[in-house]
Amino acid sequence: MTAASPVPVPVPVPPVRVPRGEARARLIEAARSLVRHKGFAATSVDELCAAAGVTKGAFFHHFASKEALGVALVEDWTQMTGAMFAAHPYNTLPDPLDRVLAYLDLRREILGQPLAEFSCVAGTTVQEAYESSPPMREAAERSIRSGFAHVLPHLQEALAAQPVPGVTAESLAQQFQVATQGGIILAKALNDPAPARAAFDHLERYLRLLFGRPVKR
Amino acid sequence: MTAASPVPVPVPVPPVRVPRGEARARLIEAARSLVRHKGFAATSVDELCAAAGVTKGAFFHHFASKEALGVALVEDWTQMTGAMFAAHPYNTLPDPLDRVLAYLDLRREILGQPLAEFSCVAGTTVQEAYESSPPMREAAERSIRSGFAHVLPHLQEALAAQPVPGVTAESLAQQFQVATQGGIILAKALNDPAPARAAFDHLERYLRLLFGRPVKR
DNA sequence: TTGATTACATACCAACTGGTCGGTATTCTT
DNA sequence: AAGAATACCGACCAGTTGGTATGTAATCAA
Repeated sequence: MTAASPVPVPVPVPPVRVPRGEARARLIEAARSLVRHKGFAATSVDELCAAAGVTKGAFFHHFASKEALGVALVEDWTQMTGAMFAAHPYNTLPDPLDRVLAYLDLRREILGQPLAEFSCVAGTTVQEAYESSPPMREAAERSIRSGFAHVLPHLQEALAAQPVPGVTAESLAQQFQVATQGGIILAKALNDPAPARAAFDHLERYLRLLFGRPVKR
Repeated sequence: MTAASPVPVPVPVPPVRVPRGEARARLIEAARSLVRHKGFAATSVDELCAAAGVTKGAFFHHFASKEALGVALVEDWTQMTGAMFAAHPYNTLPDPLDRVLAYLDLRREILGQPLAEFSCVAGTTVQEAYESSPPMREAAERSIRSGFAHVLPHLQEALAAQPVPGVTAESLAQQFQVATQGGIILAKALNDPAPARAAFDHLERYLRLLFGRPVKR
């Protein structure tokens, strides 16, 4: 595929010369884009360097190996997404279930972007590396778990106020990631974000049924 | 990773000499295993040939390129899974919703196998190839769509007998694939099949709520 | 100011990559 | 029986792979 690949991946062109101190960040940025477009294994170190506007010397100065870059990429992803969701106003709504539903609105909004842009770095890399690279798998695990946290406290609060027999906040939070990751795969396969959106719609309906909220439509 | 990969992938050892006429099938078989363990891009043609007990000459006699093998692999996967589900007794239950629930039981059973064994070939490859290889993406689309068919007729029948406002059989069938694919990713990331099982549990509860069936627990 | 440390750049390398090509043994067709 | 087609082998190749070794300019601590 590397040789035959007919579809070039568009990467933001870096400046002619990257300022000192920015190489590491630019490499991770380039990796984020390339990995989302073509996966980890299919992305070469040379490609990464070219996209980041940096030489190989810089790469291996900052990362002991390609695998180490992968770990750093996923860790950066965890922090990035964590900061994004933490900063969002949905967290400030008074009712916990409203917060969860607003979170779903936000997720659906994100699906308005191009496919690669809402693709999940952790989900993509873990498919390739769950067995072949324990360090990357562990980084992906931390990332996915941090994703639980975006809804877990709200679900706990909602369930504390209104328990649902047989349903835990933890497994419900997991289900948000299931819908996210599964939706992305369907969107990629069908080349259409609609199934990803529908996944969140069904999850919302499920929550409304569980908590006795009126179901839309 | 190719060089540094510390975890060798176990592949069933082929006989010393593969009988004439079996090369193609053995290559696809080897690809199924290797791709599930390490992904498509990370699996080399040499590796494929070694695992299949076949030379490169045989490989490129049967497949024009590595990409062509990928397409054939996904197509074989579609047929294989299609035959497996079609042959299963869950299809013969009188009530359509019972058939759907029995399908979920079957899916949960499959999760008793090792991680790589319940990993989905279409879901894995489409993550890597959705942009870089249109032919593979299209093969994956056919595979995923054929997955819809395992529950779609039953859902249509169930909804015909008992309509649920705002819910179509098509989008509900999609949700089965969302749960499957999302569950697999969570299982890989957390290195535990439990979240995949939980995904089907939640889907079952959702269905029971939609159709007014008693919810377990 | 100076010496050490950091942050790169450049050239290079052995191993591997997907793929080609000429050949041979088996099977099919007539 | 003979010719054609199929299935496969094995050596070879140019390009790419992740990674290294060496050098140098900027920054920092003293």
